[in-house]
Amino acid sequence: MSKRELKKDFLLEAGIKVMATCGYNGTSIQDIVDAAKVPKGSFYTYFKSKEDFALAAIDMVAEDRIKLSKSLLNDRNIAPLARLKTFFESSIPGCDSNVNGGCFIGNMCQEMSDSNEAIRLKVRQMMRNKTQMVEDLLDEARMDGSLKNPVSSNLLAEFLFNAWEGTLMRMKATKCREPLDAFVSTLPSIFGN
Amino acid sequence: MSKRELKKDFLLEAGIKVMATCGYNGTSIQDIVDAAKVPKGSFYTYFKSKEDFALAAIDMVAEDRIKLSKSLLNDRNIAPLARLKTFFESSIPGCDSNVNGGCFIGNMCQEMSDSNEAIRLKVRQMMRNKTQMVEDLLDEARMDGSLKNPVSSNLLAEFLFNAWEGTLMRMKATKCREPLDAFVSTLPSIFGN
DNA sequence: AATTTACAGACGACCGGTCATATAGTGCAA
DNA sequence: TTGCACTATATGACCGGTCGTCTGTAAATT
Repeated sequence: MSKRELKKDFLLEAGIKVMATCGYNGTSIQDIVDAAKVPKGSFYTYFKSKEDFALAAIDMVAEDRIKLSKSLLNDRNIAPLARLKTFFESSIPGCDSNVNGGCFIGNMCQEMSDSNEAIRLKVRQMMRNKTQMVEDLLDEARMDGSLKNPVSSNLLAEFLFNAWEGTLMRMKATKCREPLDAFVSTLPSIFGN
Repeated sequence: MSKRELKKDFLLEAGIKVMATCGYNGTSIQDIVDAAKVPKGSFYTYFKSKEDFALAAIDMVAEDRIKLSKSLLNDRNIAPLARLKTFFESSIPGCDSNVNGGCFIGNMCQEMSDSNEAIRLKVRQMMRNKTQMVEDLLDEARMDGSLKNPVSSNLLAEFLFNAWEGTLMRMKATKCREPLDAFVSTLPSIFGN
C-alpha cells in the first residue's frame, strides 16, 4: 500500500470515529482533520469533497465488518444459528462497553438517505450484502434442521437484519445493552421448535 | 387554543416536514421559517432555541401518533394481533406512496442521541411509551390464546418495536415498501402456532 | 526539469442567535 | 365610545463564528 493510500486510510479512520458519533452534517472538515492531526488544506488532496469522504468511509466500515463476519460465518464447527448470533454481535464493536456511535451505516442511512442519493445507494448496497449473508446462514440452518420457521429464508433474513439494525438504534437512545439482550433472548423463539 | 399557540403549532408542523427529511443538523432556522412563510425573527418569539424547537417537534409527532394508535388499539372488535399489525402500519403515514422521512423519532434518535442529551432522553421516553403499548397488546393476545411465543411480553415487545423501527430505517435506504412487506409477512410466524 | 503532493490562508455563503424598532393588542379612565 | 399608557408580538438587519471549498505556492518525488 502506497504512502498516499496509508495517509488516506489514516484520515478515514480518524474521521469515521467523529462522524460515527456526530453524524454527517454534524461533522465538519475541520473536525476530521483535527482528529487526524492533519492540516485542513490537505483534506482535498485525498478527497474531492465531503460527500466523497463519506462514501469512502462507508466503504471502509462495511469492508472491515464483512471481513470480520466472513471469518466467523464460515466456521463450520459452530452451529449455523449460533454463528448468526455471533454475526450480529460482531457488527457492533465493543457493544457492552462503548455504546456510542452505534452502526455507522445505519446512522448514515437515517440521516442522509433523503438528501443524498449517492450515499443512499451505497448504504442500500451494503445492507443488501449483509442481508444476503444472513440469508445464506439461514439456508444452512434449514438444511441441518435447526431452523423450523416456515417463512422463507429471504424474508426472514430481511426481517432479522432490519430488526438488528433497529436494536442498535434503540441502544443509542437507551445508552445501555438491554435492547441487545432482549434481541438475543428472543432470537431462538423465532427459529421455531 | 390561543392565537399564539396556533401559530406555534403551524411553525412546528411546517418545520417538522423539513426536519423529517433533512435531519436536525441539515435543517437551518431559515429553512424552517421559509417553509412556514414566516420572518426569521419570529422564530425566537415561539422557541428559545433550535434545540427547543426539536424537543417540541418530537412531542408533537409522538402525541399525534399516540392519539392515532390509541383509537386503533382499543377496538375490541378486532383481534389483538391484528390490531398490532395496524398499530405498526399506522405509525408511518402513507407508507406506500410517500416513503420519504420515515420515522421522525427514529431519525432524531440516530442523528442526535450521541450529541444532545435532552433530545436523547425525550426520544427514549417516547420509545418506551410505544413499547409499553405493544406489550399491553401482547398481554391481551396471550390471554385469548392467540400468542403462543414463550418469550415474555416485555422482551417480545422490545424486540418487535425495535424490529419495526429498523424496518422503517431500511425503507429509507430502499425507497420502497418491500421491507415493510417482509416485516408483515414474518410477523405471524413469531407469534407461534 | 517536470510533475505531483502538501498545506496555509482566504473565499463567499450561511449558521444560530440577538436586538432595536415598529406595530398590534389590551385594560382602564374618562 | 374614545384616548391613553402599557405590554406583547413582528420583523429584518446584523453579530461573531464556522461552513465547505478553492487557490497559490512550497516541498517532495520522479
